[in-house]
Amino acid sequence: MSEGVVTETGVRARTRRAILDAAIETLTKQPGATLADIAAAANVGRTTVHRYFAERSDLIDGISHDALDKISRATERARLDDGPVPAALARLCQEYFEHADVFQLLFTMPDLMTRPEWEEESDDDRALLRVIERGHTEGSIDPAMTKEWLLQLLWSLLYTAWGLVREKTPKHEALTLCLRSLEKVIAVS
Amino acid sequence: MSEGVVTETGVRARTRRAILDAAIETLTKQPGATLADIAAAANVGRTTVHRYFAERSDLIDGISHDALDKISRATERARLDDGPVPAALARLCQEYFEHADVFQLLFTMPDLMTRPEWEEESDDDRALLRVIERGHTEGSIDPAMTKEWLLQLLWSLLYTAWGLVREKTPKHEALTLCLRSLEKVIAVS
DNA sequence: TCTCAATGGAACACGCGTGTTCTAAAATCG
DNA sequence: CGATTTTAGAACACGCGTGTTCCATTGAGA
Repeated sequence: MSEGVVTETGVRARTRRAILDAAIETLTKQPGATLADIAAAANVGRTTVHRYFAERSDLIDGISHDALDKISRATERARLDDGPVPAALARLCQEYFEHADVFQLLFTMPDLMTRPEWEEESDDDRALLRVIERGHTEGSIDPAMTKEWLLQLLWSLLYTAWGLVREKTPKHEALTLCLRSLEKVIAVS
Repeated sequence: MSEGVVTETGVRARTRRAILDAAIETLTKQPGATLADIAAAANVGRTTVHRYFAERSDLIDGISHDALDKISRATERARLDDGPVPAALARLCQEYFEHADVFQLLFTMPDLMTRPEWEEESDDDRALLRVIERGHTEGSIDPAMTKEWLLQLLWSLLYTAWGLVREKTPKHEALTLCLRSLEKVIAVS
């Protein structure tokens, strides 16, 4: 017993992840999904879900933090401050593109992003804004494209790409279209 | 009495519109809004709502057809088959941009577009695909940008623009960014 | 003004998701 | 194998949105 509440390794950790993953997948398809639906998708009893997440809101909390965590790590991997700006943004797109599950959910449950932990101006946002500003000063990004616009646009392009994937377009093709479009938008005329 | 069920002019028509408008606005902000919420937003009793739309699904039906109707008329006004392709697409964006309410709702309630009346390949979709194909053959649209991609992208750009407006960006500025981005994406390299 | 359609509000039953408790079975670990 | 943890499932109460009915009131049109 007791290796502390911190690590939670072993069975409990795996069950928790299974519930979390099932919740993300299920809620993405159907935002109003029932706890019973989620439990079924996780191959787990409904009572077990309550054992890990007392209330529904606790489950949403868990999902929110999980998403935030995945995004943070993806952002770090992109190494936004290294090399040419266009290439850095392309790397970010590719990293984010691999986390379709999380991002799709954020689009179908916008309430997630209004939570305290999503306090505007997260580290990720700041890193992204920083690289855009760098592009502006370096002249590698069209000054007409404001940073607020590009911030939103990047997400929208990803969303669009995933939309195509859902309609049976090959992933690599969708990603290419996404990257090519971003490239053309930021290009200085 | 009785001028037929067709016209429904006068009081009933106005009440129906008020409920419909309130439903669109309320559901956009909160997809899980209650009929009581909608009734309140329409300054109408909850029983009155049931008087015009027997079940909740009937109300959704009404919203769906209303949205479809607005989009159709906006598409027609854009006169996609007239003049240069880039200009035609710009006109379409401007027309659509004016119907933020309807489009925002379509993004927060994607189920709407999976209904029978939204049977893929609507007249609007066909008109839009046609003008894109014309752009491809005329050489005014980058052939690397497939029609499926541009179809989705156009909506995404509008969604992004409205997102900026919600964050206090002036409407004309958001629309400009949207149009400029579309222009750059379709431009042949 | 008179008549009738239109409305609002209260009251009710119903279905359903939620959160809780309890018990027996299963899986894990020493 | 034995002890402990973890689980599934049933049962229950509760809150809430929904759909319905009834009745009194308001408003519009002839």
